[in-house]
Amino acid sequence: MGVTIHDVARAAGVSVASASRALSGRRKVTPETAERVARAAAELGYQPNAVAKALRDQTTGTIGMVVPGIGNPFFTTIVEAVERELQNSGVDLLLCSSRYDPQIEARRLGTLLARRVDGLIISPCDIEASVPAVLDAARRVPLVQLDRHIEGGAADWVGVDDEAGVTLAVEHVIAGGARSVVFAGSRLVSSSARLRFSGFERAASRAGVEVLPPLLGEFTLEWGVEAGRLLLDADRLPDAVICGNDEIAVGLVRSLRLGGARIPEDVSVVGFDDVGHATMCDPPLSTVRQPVEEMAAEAVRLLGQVKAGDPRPAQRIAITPRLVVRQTSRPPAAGGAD
Amino acid sequence: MGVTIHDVARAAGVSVASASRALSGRRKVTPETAERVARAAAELGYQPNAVAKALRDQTTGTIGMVVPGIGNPFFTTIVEAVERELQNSGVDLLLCSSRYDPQIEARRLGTLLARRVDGLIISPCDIEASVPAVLDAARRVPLVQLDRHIEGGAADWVGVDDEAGVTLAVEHVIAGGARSVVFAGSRLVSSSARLRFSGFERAASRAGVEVLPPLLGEFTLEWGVEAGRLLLDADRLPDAVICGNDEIAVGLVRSLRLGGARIPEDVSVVGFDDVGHATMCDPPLSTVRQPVEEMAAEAVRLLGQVKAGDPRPAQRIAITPRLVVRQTSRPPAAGGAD
DNA sequence: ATCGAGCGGGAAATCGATTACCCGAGTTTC
DNA sequence: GAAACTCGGGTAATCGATTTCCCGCTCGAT
Repeated sequence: MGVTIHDVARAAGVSVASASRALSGRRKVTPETAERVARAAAELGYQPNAVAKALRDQTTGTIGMVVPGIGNPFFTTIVEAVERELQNSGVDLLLCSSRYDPQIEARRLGTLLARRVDGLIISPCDIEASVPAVLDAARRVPLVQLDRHIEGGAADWVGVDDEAGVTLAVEHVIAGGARSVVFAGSRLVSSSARLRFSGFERAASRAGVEVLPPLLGEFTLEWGVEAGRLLLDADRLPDAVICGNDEIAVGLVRSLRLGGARIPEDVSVVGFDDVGHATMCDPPLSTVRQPVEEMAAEAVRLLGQVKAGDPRPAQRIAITPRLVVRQTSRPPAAGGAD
Repeated sequence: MGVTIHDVARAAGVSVASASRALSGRRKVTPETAERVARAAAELGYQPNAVAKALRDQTTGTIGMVVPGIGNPFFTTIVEAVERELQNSGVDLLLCSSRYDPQIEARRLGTLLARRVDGLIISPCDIEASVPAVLDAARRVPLVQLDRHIEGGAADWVGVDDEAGVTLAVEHVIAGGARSVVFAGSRLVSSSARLRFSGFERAASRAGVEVLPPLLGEFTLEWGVEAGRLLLDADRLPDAVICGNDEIAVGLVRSLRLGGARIPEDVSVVGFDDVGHATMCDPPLSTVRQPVEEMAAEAVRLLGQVKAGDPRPAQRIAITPRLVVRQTSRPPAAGGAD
């Protein structure tokens, strides 16, 4: 089923070396041979075997990407951004999902390494459990972490400054008059979850407002709905809820409204990410925007510089996010400082 | 950077043949050699080179999957289902997005073929423009179309019976009392778009109800919102809207309600797919459920049977969907036939 | 004692593309 | 006119794992 370069060479009446040279153009051949080889290749429908080329060249022209889940719009957005970034470089992306499971993640990394990818971009699902597999992979090929990262700072990373982002959100709701705040996020299993939560705690305590016990579940719409119910069940509602991502925020807004709360009059809600349906939410969601394109571009750029097992200290590139104020949060109080 | 089987063999003091046999277990070796090879492999951190293995074996242990877009929850759901279906079979999935562009799709197919995937699962983005690339690929490797398909019926396919599904939806809203209906779907560029629309027209005209001009745009939430606005701008609202997928339906429900229409009292809305946020919609969406797990399983099974360039007539497996009635459609009129 | 079977191991071919190396013919240079 | 050089082309090595083919040894049967 495979037309090889030998077939092409035979059909053109030249050696495989000439055929290869004619097709790749990496050494001159006479116009005549070029012509005959080209014709033979076209007639036979020759398509070079990338596997053989990869073995010989010791490079596959692929990079692997591992994300926790492709059901989450944030990750699909970032995957698409990386794909766009790569599309004219001749490199193909091999995309894998770890389904939020460090074991599956390790297996995926293993098969990507076995397939000799030239580099890896990974958003490790677990800040602790992902450590060995990620460090091991980083020892073998250039590796850049994107968005999430493992603890310890031993591998290069590109992402958003989570703490700065959450701080923007907290200061914004406080400027809008909030006196009691709560954080609705995910269990502290990923770096994003941890940093957004710790950023929240720090900013809120610095501002001196009342901090209610956090609601930590999953980065999903369902958990947002659940969290909203939990808030409604309590004695009183907080003035503001800072959410770990937009999906939680959308679910939360929905269930709070269903419970009779007015958004933003009774409760301000701020999300994180600004991808997917934040603008289509009702009302449109105030949120912290992740500069996804920029992050993807930076990750690809950095990947080009990283060498496997490089003893040089790892780089950590934290891009500062921007707050996008829409209609789920009260604007700064009139006459306020800003 | 690569430990090869030669290194392992040398460290164990045996030939590469013995090392290979010890590691694969495909021929007996003495317990002693087995032990020494295993130890040497472990100590050196040997990981077989899948590229070399693929070249030698003439099989890569991968299958390629090409979908129009990973931003659409229906496709991510079906990708996840295929992944689950494959996870214990030892084959890896190489996932690509065509971004709804037949040119990108053809390029992706080309590189997957160059990488010598053992099979292909594809949801062709365009019913016409995708034809040459899909047929060409089907000539080289086993190929199964999943969900969408090209015209002409020349390549195997597994999917849902779109016409039957839409018919269920139309009959349901009519049983609920609808006398005027409209279809809000996507432009007729894919098989799904065409069949759902034609199924709608047939079912509606057979039932003898009034059929308003269709609204054809994209399979997106945004288009659903826009379609809702268009309906509101007209003289009067239809009794029911059948949507091409759930995203359109969710957007449509939202904008109709924003315009003051009550769902389902004033307008019944039915979606298609039943993935993603249909249950989380407000109110929960009535929709036609695609049996995604079953489709994925069937596709993988069929792929195992298909041979490249098989002259045998292509199979078309259409699974009949089920209507899931939730709260965006009026229930059958009391005293009705059912 | 001999023949054959069975067993474990090694050398080398194989997969397909690329390229280092070599060769012969033609051209330039002193 | 001979040495040096250029140019196009061919042969064979290379990448790493697997497997075919062959060899030598042992054991059992006759």
